[in-house]
Amino acid sequence: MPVTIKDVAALAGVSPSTVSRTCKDHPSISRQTKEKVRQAMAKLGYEPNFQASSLATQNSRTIGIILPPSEWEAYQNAFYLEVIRGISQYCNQRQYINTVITGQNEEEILQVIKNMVRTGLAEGFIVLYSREQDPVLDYLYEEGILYVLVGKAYRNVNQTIYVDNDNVLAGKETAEYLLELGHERIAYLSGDHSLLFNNDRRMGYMLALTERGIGFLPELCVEVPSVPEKQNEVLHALLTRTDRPTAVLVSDDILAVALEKGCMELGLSIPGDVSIISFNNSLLARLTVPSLTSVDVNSCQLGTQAAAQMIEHVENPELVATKIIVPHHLVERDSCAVYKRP
Amino acid sequence: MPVTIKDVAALAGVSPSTVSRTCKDHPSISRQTKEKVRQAMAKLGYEPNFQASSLATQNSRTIGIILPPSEWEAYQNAFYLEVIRGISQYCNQRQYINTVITGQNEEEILQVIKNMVRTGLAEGFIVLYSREQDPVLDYLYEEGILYVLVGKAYRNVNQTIYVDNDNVLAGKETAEYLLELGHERIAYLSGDHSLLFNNDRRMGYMLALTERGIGFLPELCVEVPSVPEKQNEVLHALLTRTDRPTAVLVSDDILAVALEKGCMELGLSIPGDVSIISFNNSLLARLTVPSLTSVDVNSCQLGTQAAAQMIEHVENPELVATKIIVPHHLVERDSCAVYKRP
DNA sequence: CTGAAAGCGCTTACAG
DNA sequence: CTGAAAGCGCTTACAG
Repeated sequence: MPVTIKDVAALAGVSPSTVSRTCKDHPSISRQTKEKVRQAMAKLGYEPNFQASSLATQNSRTIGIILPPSEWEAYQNAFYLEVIRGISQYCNQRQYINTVITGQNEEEILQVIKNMVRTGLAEGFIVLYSREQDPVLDYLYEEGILYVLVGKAYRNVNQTIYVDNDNVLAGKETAEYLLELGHERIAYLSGDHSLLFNNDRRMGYMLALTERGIGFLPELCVEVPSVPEKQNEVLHALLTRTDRPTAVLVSDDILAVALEKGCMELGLSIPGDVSIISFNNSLLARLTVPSLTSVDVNSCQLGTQAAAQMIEHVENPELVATKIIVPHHLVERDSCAVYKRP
Repeated sequence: MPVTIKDVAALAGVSPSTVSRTCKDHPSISRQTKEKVRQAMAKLGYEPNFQASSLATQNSRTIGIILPPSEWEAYQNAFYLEVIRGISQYCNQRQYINTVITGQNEEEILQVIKNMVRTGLAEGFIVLYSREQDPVLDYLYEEGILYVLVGKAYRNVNQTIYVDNDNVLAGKETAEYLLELGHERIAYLSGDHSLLFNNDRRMGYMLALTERGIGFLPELCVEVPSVPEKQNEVLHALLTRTDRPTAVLVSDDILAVALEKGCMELGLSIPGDVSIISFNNSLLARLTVPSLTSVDVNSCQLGTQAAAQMIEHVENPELVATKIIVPHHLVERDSCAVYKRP
């Protein structure tokens, strides 16, 4: 679209400088001049060229979104889609560009990041996952590159900006919810514990039990690192214990579906025999029968906030690292019931 | 990173023009000079500035990815995430930028698009959904903006570039698969039929039945426009017919889960009483028990191809609209069985 | 085969 | 309050 600042200047009878200043509502331009310029802009449908202004201001207005390496299965979780949606929503309205970065493994991702940094493309990166050790985060930190973590920081906590739920609290609340219903043998089922949210939710769960004076049993804390292909042994073992848990807290809806199925196979009814409560409140939670009581973590808002923090820090580099906690809320459905003595 | 073309030129003892040409491996530069320049580039870790080269070449190297309006539920489908991954993978390696565009409804999306076009930001758009009538597509077409459709074109078929599966064929093959197993009362379950893939898969299904001389029964073609909150009446009605279908072809794994659950409720076993075959081969297909036989549509490759087409057309505007068909393949699992006379 | 120069479309100190 | 000018870092006809 070839209408430039010069065209507007010519039509309004002012200099390009004045047009530029009017665009940013610079205080030194008189009201009348601004009015004149704005009319010209409207008439021509002028919009400043993105590349040119990026170059002049040395701000690319572009932020990278780093997905987990695609070799992780966790990757295929609509949670990330929601976060991306949140990010892009905010970016769209603030006229920032967001670009998704993927790779088979960390090595590939790092390659792309390095390139973007050197070409001056990205002002910063939003990392959509967090775990204890991560070469990508280490690199960003060491190079002093601006980044925002969706999830909790593990290293360099005070120097990293992150946006997260209070997963410890959420884990605690869900466990308490089950306790309120009279359950005592409550299990915890999660994916890879090196992903911090899995760990945090477990901590909350442990806290709740401990506060109630209920011993925490490691055997009831089960980890399923990857999605079970067939019948999962760990799950099966858990559900066939003589002191079978009467309720299970699951760290993700996807896993909860696996658990529901495990119960079905064994002829256990939900919530009759086993209550289930899970996380993410995805489409799945509504789909299964019984539908799942699940914690909505506001994935989209995690994204929005991450983008907001990112842009805030791009434009004000002197700002100090902030931590944002996005609220969660429990959505009650049909997978939990009052515990009845057998 | 402030190492510019001038720094390289100085170090190599040539002019900036020569450095620039070396970067693009221009044939007119002598081998020795190129060598000299490349060494200087390597030494300084030089990478051409993205904004500057965009401005000079008038190519922003940025493509917009248009997600379905977030008011659609269909939206929360990991399928889109996979496509995005495919797109960004290709873009990352070709040094293109992709930016996700979202909005509550078409109106909001259009707003963002118009803005990007006027600021000269996006060279083109990849649209991740296709249905019969769509204001976004109409706009892009009418304005002569470059776009690539993931899915099939409905209007302006010959002028639009699209990347799709052969959904008619896929639908036909899945129906044939069920027919081979001896099923005759086969139902088709899908989401909103105005989404073209739902429609195409149904056509394939009808074709297969017709070829076998089996009458197509409209009552067995069921549409569930939105995800069932609780027990779904349509599903229920389908499964409690006196001439209950012995197999169901479902247009998406997510819906298949709903169907599986409907069966459970009614005490119908899968695949004993009802065989199920579905589409997308998402994580879900592996998770449920029985796991789902599902058609893998290569979502990620749909994205890669779409990006490839996009970039091809950005760089060669004279190219004519291409259609790319990405192959699919059936992944057999445990949800289908040979039909046994009752 | 190589370089000087103009240009891409904005921004912003500097001068008035 | 406004403008002329230099600059952001590349690209590419044009000239040699």
